[in-house]
Parts: sequence; C-alpha cells; structure tokens
Amino acid sequence: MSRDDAHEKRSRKGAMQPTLTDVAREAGVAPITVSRYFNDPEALRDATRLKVEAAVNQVGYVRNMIAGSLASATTRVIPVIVPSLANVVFIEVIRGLQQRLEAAGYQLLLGKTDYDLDREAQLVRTFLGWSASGLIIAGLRHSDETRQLLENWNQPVVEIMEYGDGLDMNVGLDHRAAGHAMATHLLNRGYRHIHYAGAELERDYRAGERFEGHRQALEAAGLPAPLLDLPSRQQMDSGAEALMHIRTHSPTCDAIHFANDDMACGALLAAMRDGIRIPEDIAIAGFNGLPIGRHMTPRLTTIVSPRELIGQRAAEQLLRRIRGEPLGELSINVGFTLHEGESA
Amino acid sequence: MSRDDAHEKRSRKGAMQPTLTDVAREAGVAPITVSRYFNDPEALRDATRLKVEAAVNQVGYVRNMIAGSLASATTRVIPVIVPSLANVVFIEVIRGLQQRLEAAGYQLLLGKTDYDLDREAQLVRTFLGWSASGLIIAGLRHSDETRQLLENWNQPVVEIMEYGDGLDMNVGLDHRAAGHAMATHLLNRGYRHIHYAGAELERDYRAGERFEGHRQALEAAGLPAPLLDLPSRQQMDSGAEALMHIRTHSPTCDAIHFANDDMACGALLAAMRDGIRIPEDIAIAGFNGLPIGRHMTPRLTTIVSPRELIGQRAAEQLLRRIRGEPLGELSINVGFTLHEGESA
DNA sequence: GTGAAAGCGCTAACAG
DNA sequence: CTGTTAGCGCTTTCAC
Repeated sequence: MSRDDAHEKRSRKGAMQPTLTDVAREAGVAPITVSRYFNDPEALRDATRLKVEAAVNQVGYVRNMIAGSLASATTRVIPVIVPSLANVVFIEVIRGLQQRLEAAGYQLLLGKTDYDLDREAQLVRTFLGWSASGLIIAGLRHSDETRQLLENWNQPVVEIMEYGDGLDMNVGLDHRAAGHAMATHLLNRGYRHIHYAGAELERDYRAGERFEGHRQALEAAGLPAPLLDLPSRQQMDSGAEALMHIRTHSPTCDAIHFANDDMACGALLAAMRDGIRIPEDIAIAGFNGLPIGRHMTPRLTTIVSPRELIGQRAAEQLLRRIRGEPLGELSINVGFTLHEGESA
Repeated sequence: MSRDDAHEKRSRKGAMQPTLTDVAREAGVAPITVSRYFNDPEALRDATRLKVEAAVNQVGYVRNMIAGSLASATTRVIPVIVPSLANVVFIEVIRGLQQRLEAAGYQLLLGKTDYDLDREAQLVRTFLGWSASGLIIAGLRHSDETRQLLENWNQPVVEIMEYGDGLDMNVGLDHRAAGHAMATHLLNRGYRHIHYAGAELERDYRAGERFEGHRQALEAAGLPAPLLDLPSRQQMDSGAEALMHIRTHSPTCDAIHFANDDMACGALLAAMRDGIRIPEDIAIAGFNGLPIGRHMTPRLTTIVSPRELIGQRAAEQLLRRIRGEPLGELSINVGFTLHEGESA
C-alpha cells in the first residue's frame, strides 16, 4: 500500500493518515483555522467553514484526538470503575452514565476491579494518565493509595452506589436504611423469625450494610437476626440453596430477606417447583426491583433501587462540575421504594 | 493550591503533574532512561532501575499516556462498539473481551449505537482518532461509511456475534443454523403448528436470521411459518403478551419458538400464573441459554450461545494480530448447543 | 546500557 | 475572524 501523493517528509510511520496541516494546505488556511472548524465552528465565517469542510472531505481527514488531548491537556474521556460486570446493577448504572456522557460528547473508558482494592488503585493510576475530564468510581470504600491518588488529582470524581461522605461528589442510596425498611415491612406483616440470606457479604459489602439495617430493625423489636452467608455461585442457585438450607435447619423461620432479587427469584422458583407455598409456608423478599420479580407468582416484594438514575445523576453532576456550573449538593441520595408483591 | 517546588517554566497549565523529565532530573539520568524503565525495564542495569524507581516514587510520577501515545502513534486502547447495553448478551461478550484485554494491558473504550448505523459510523470515526490498537464491533452489517473507514484503517478489526464474511476477522455463530436447529427439534418432537415470536426483528436482525432458519426448516417439512413481531417493550412482558396473543388468535398453535430466553421465560411465567400447561397445552422454546431458563418449571428448552467465549476469542484474535502472531482462521464459528428442558 | 536531538499532530496564547 | 509562534510530554532514531 504505497503513497502516491502529498505527504513527503513523513518520517516515523509509513502510510500516514492526513493531518490537520494537510487539510489546512488543501483549504488554503492556517492549521489553527481547521482546528477551530472542529472545536468552535461558530467562530468561523461561513465561507471559511465551507472551504474547510470541503478540504476535510477531500483528503478524508480523521481527527487525531491524542494530539489534541496532549496540546489541550484534557480528554473527553471519563473512566468508569466498577467491581464487576456480572451484576446487572452495575450494567444499568453504566447505561445511565453512558447515555448522559455520550450525549455530551464524552467517551467512556471501562475498568473492572473484581472487588480487589489493589486492582482498583492500579486502574485509577492508569486512568489518571489519560488526562481524563473526571472519573466515576463505585463505592465509598477504597484503599489509601486510591484515596490519595484521587485527592491529589484536581479533576472531579463521583463515587456512586452509596450515599454518604466521600472524596468529592457522590450519588447513591443508603443501603442501611434500605435493609431497615424491608425488615420493618416484614415485622409489620407479622413475621417474627426472619432470616437474612446473602452470598459473599464481605465482598458485596453493600448487601452487608443492608443486613446491618435489617439487624437494627430486628434488634429494636427484640428479635434475633440470623444470617446465612453463602459462598459465591450463580445467584439464583444460591437463592434456591438458601431456601432449602433454612427450611431444613431452621424450620420455624417464617420469612427470608434476600440480599438481592436474583437470589429471591431463585428461591421463589425453587418453591414453586417443590410446592412450598409463598408466603404461607415462608415469605420471601428481595432487593433491586428487577423486572423478573413482577413476573413471579406470587410477585416478589422488593426494594427498587433507581440504578439507571444513579448513572444519569452521576453523569450530570460530573458534567456540571466540568462546565463550572453550580451543583447544589455534593452528595445526592437517590432513595429507594418498597414494592409490595404477594411474596411477603 | 500553590506550587512550591521544582516546576518553574510551566506555561499553559497551573499546577502540573510531575513529568518524565522531573523524574529523570531527580534520578540523575536522561528522560529516555525513565521511559525505558516503564517500557522495557529489562534493558536497564539494576542499579539504574533502582535509582529511577526511587525517583518515581519520590516525585509521585503518573505516566502521561497521551503524550506517549502521540509519540509512538499507538494506544493500548480497544474500542468496542455494540448496539445496546440493555441486552445481557452484549454484556457477557463485553465481559469476555474485558477479561482477556485487561489481562494483556489494554483498556476498553465503550460505544453504543442504539442499533443506528449512522451513529455507528460516527462512533467508528471518533474511535479511529484514538490511534487504537484495534477495534471490536458487533455485527456484520454496517453502513458504507463505516465499512470504508474501517477498510482504510490499517489496524485489526474483529466483527463479533455473527459468523460469515466480514471486513477482517470475525467471531460468532450462525444464527440461521441456530433457528433451523430449534425448528427441527420442535418438528422432531411432533409439533406441527409452530409460531415464531420476536420483538422488533428489523432492529434485532440476528433474531430475524434465526427466524429465516426456522422458516426454512418448516417449509422443508411443508409447513407454514407464522411470525409474530411485536413492538419493543420489556422483553418478558413481550413474551407474556405473545403467548396470550397467539393462544387467542391461533388456538391450534402447539409450539412457540421465541426469539430469546427473556421472552420465553416471560411466557413461561405467565403460563404458570394462568394455569396453562407447558408443554401439554403449548410448547415453548427460547434462545441464549440464560441461567434463569434452568430454574423454570418446566425447564426451558433453549439454544445456548457461548457469549463470553465470543468475547474471549475475539480478544485473542485481536491480540494475536497485534502481536503479529499467526491466527489460524480469520472467521471463527463458536457454534451453539441445544439444551433440552421439558418446555418443548 | 545510556544519551542527544528531533519530532508526533494538535491547540493555547497572543497578535492583528 | 484569522494567523503566528511555541510548546504539550513522551518516544523514535541514531550515536556512543
């Protein structure tokens, strides 16, 4: 693939993409004018703009974002760091982010920690090297290294999923309150032997915080708060397993508060299969408000977390800060809603 | 936030991150040596390496990937373009990609087209400006503009999800064959009034191709292949709706082949709720092999597509090409497996 | 194994 | 509204 035209003094690479300068030469203007054509078209006279436009098409120019970023010391890139892509919850948050950020002309750089704080720090370090305009990171718990890197970085950071005190801005919900709310609901419905069932609560510490709220509610009612923390597997399997385990070992149990809807639905489907009546034999509650819960019979009682909204709000906060607009609050509590089905 | 030390002649920005040159000065070596410390540590004498390492930590240096990329004209970034993030299928593929690419030190830039080919072309254009090492894009159908941009780009491209002739490399499965396989299964089970039900098949054209295979199988058996193509909503809702619609308008129908498991499960759950017996009253089949299908009673008969594997294979092909290793085939057919439940 | 010089392609800053 | 000049921070190339 040889070059037959314009480019003579190309040194380091062979066949090169045309550059801004090529376009400028073709259009008979200065390179900076072509630059303006892309970054602030309004600033050009119509005639000039047309000339440049023609030249751009003529030479088949593709902008080199890298060079622009180096010169301007900013990038229209927002790194997003989440613990996992296996969890729908993060996917939906990413969707909300994507939607708002892409509309504003920002690209999304994706990083996954696998719940490893060292990996998280490493990702942060890498991403800071991208001269990003800001950064989105899941959770309020980070290693000291991560915290320090982010604090020394003078760009906006939004921590998502949880509500509380963070590094900079944050958008999320109060998981303790959510756990408390569901436990209270179960108590109000008359259940007295309520178990909490999760999977790897050490890792999924937000589910652990929901358990804390749950426990507080039960203890306030003078009741114990037994916890079943299973090792990780496919979530629905864990739910089914938890149901069996608790029915066998704690026959008096009258309600299970699951850490999430996947587990709760796994239990619900297992109950259907085995003829266990829900909620007569045992009540079941979840967390997240996934669509599937509404398709169950009985419908799943759960707490709806506004996941996509978290993403949208986080993006909005970040953009506002990037643009130097006022933001109202640094911390946004998106809240949650208890959706009552017939399962509890 | 004022600066008290080293940096004097900083012009365009205020408080700057320390640069390679700062580290070099601190270590008493040339900048290029620090560069080598990061890119090819083996090339340095141990003593030198230690000096540099100390200096890096001393000044708190963070690499500037942008500058490096400009100078070297490559970036360890792989753009991934998918139509949607609402579909688990793409998420799992992304997971497979992420896993392999991150392990090889590549970052993933995420783009979403919303099934719009112009949007796709625009994304490609943007991403090409990133001097990416390669690119992953869903589907074999693109606009002429996209095709041209990608053909003129001299970096590897992997098209995923489908198997066939593409721009460069591709990894996926033959959707027509999958549709044919399921229809054949249904015929073998004795069903004769088989409907296909999907949602927005124009957009989700891969589901449309599965229908084509399905139709071929039925026509070969001398049977008609009625199609129900619903407008888009929540997939499970569409599934329930399709079941009701078909039961009402085509009472002789004895099997429904759904475009995906979400719809099939929506139908299955609706049937459970309404006392419709599956498969006695009507058989149900899906596509994808989502975990939930195995939790249904009866278990869903479906075709498992190796989604994460597609991502992994695509990443491997790309990396192999980037490294100049031989790749075997340009096109990889990952195949599929029919999982028989009791639903059909 | 290490260094000096010369850019990569673009944009900030300041003129005109 | 458009142009000139001088880098952004790193890596390539070629010496030593």
